[in-house]
Amino acid sequence: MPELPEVETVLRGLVPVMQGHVIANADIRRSGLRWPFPEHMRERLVGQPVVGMHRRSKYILVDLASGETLIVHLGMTGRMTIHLPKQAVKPGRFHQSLPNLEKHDHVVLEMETGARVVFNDARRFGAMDLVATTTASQHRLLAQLGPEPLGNSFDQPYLVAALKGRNTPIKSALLDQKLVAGLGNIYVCEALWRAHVLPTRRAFQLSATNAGSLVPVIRDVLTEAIAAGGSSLKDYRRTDGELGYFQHSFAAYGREGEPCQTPGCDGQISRIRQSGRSTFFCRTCQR
DNA sequence: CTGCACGCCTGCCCGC
DNA sequence: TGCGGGCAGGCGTGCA
Repeated sequence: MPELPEVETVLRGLVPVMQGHVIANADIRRSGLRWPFPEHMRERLVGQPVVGMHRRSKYILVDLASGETLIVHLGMTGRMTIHLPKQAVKPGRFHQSLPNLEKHDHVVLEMETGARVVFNDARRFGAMDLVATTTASQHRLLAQLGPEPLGNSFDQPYLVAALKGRNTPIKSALLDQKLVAGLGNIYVCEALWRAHVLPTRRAFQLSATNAGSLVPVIRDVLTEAIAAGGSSLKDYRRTDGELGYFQHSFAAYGREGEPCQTPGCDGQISRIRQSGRSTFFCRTCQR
């Protein structure tokens, strides 16, 4: 899926068109995605002012004036695209200015400004749910999430303690959303490469120094990716339909057989499979 | 409890 | 040109 930087980029695109505005209409074009949509989703959305928008891990949270929060997950291929009307639109006349829907456009939110937000998800691994705002953090998808990697509680003492006693490879540990929330396959590969840590190393074997070095490296790679508008591979798009461009900055992910870019390293990027997923790394400088 | 394979879906790319 | 296999940014379930 879009990982944390891509979700953050999508959120930042959605805020100007949704926050402080009323959802005037909702076109729910199928009964669900990975799971069925909540009961009466359309009725619970239409007419609601959006009073706040946030990101938690890879989830987008849309707080409504009703006291409910719309939880959105993009899965692997989910996109949220904004279509702005060519000219000011009178309430109730949205459809006249709307572009045609495309394949896999599953949910369309129409704001009273005339702006449309289209949720497209080819593989339908995405999800939407509605819960009371006060209990949103207890939602089954959110309750077990670990700290935000860009938050203050993700620091060296936390990571050292979290890795202690874990026999799983460090790569798998960092993909565990209970340990730290928001990393996916790409950014874990990049962070381990930057920290010169071997992805197959057992988590408990990392020295405190190594574990500590991972914290700023993870923060840096995520921050740089957000600044670049995320990474676009096959499916991900920003809300304006444009590509992110951090994929051009990958040093390891997708670079099998290419020379390692670590200064002074004469190795090349290898690819292995861990827990069914590709890992890209340098056998020479990652230890 | 931990670690891991599997399944959910569609689309794309590659080799034959 | 067509077809089958493998692959893909996630994550919950169920098993050992």
